[in-house]
Amino acid sequence: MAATLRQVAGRAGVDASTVSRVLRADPALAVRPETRERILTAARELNYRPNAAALSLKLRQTHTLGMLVPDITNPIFPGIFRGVEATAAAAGYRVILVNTDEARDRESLFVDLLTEKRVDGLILATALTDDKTVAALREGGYPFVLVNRRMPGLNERYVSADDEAGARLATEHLIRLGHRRIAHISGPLFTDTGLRRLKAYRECLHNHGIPFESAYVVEGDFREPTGQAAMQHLLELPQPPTAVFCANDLTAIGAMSALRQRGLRLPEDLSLVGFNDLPWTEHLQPPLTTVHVPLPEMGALACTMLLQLLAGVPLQPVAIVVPVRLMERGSTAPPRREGDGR
Amino acid sequence: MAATLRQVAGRAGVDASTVSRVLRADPALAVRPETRERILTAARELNYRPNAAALSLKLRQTHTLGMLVPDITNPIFPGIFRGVEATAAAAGYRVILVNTDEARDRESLFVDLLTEKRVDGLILATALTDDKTVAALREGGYPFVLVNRRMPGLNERYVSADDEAGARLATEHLIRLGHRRIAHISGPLFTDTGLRRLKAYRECLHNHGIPFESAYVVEGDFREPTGQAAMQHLLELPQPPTAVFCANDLTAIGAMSALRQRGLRLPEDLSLVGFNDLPWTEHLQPPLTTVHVPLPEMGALACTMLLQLLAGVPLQPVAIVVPVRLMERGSTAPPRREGDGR
DNA sequence: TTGAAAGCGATACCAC
DNA sequence: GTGGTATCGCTTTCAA
Repeated sequence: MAATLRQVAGRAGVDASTVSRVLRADPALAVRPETRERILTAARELNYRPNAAALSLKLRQTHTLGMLVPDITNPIFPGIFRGVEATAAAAGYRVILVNTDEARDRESLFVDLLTEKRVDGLILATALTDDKTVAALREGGYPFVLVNRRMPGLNERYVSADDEAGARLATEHLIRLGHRRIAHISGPLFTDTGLRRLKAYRECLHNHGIPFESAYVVEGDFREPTGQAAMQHLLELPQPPTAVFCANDLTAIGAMSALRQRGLRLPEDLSLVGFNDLPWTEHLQPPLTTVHVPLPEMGALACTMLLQLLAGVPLQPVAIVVPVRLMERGSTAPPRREGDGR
Repeated sequence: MAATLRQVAGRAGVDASTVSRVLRADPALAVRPETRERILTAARELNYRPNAAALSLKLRQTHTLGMLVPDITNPIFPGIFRGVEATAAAAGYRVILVNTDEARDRESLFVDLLTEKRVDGLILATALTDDKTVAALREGGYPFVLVNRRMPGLNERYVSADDEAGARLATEHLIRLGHRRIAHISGPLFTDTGLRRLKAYRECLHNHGIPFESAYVVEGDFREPTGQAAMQHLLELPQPPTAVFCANDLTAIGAMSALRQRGLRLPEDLSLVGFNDLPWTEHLQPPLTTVHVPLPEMGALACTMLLQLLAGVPLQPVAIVVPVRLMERGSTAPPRREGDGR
């Protein structure tokens, strides 16, 4: 099955180097048409496919990218991956996907992908606010870009959503509806996205003259169970919030579960906003008000950026912050009139 | 950064072949301890990492697997991938993930992964009932396994859920609750999973003496929008069903949306069962009754099977059908008493 | 217009 | 015990 260049050469009665030229080089090459024809048919007959290893060894590039995600089970990452993979494929690149489970020890493995020259570059969706891997990558001069999560101190090579704007949109929406007791179930505070959304939430409250209540912020981890627990906690507060801004949709789903267990209704008893606009959030009951993030587009942009880096062209935009928008749906409404509830 | 074997050899004052032996071969090798020490430290100091391309070329294996999914955005595939990737990583393998978007033309690309010797084997989650790619793989003698979807005529090399049992569990559950007018929104009928679930549904009705109504079967595509449309269609029937078995959870979510739009309530007005038990289906309102499928485990088993194939050991179990179980939750209940509804 | 030869980075067989 | 050398499959300079 696996025909080599030499075998094709043998069949065509020419040297391997000639075959190489014909098969690869510019079509405007000085080769007798007849020879070219012979080579082409021989290659076809033998079903010739170049050996990737030999190619990489010689050309020093693998045409393979590596992508790291913290948890492929969180639907935002398949969303991003989809965009990455599609643009990579269109450019003749494949992508090795690695799931880190937010574990730092696995991260060093990925630098290996690079040092072993298994991939040409890396797309990281795993960046931590203080990331040794990224630091190593930077000083190693390796090609990489960050997607979704940024990293403090890195002002280029990233594609992320406008987390601040999104959080502001969400919080202001609640304020405009008349809410004053607005809680936030945040993302993990070792992630840039968690931090940014929290910060914008605080600032937004401040700008509207609403005092910040630290009891109204519960740190989550972007997953349902924690969202549920956090919501339970908030409901047990002496003065429970009338609205909650969740750092992502998964958290919001968990929160919805907690509300239901308490027999509370959305949006009558409490308003809820999510973040990401996962494909099925509009099918929830009630449909979730959330911040739309164009995930595949972000993936595509990140991949394009990495490909630029690999091509050696100066980065077009040095970093990209993708705009987001609020999807107003059924999970938010004005607070109940009867004042302080409970 | 990229130190070669030869450079390590130079620093240690030995030949490259000696370095190779020390770094790779059995620890019980005939090498003077002092020499070994010198080599080891030289390698460490230079941060030596073997070049993957050179290794593949020489050893004829890449330690890389390829996995093909039809749509990474459907959460069952990240679920399976998670299991695949974890076991692959544990065995020192990486995995290239390709999203085919159910497009056949992209499939040939993956055979290339193999013929270009870019991967050692393939895991296909994309199999169609009549699949040219799989056929090509078989006659080429390439290492591959199927996961989730099987293929008629292939009685080995697959890991799939027990689709028949699952569909039977779902249908019988509805029958036991007292439903007689039970519809099915199927998967695409060019997939084995779609076909199998439909077949078991029919047989189950038959076994319970319920006549099969072809109007009660609508072909879907495993996605929300189609589930929604299909449900709308079913509700417009002169004699609408009182229960619907959906071929997967995404379809069920779409169906729930359609019900809501009509002002119908679950499970009072209609019972709904899904398939897969995606992580957040229990957080739906009402929580979805569905068939649990252990996705990561299936991925892990498939990967193990492929690794066995690569190791040349005879396949342990030649194929694996993973048991499933019904998760009875809030979306199913006995039909309304008042007879024929509407 | 085409062929010969060197070399990418590693392994493994064969000497010594 | 350790070194030399051929080889994996391909590209690319240099000659002819």
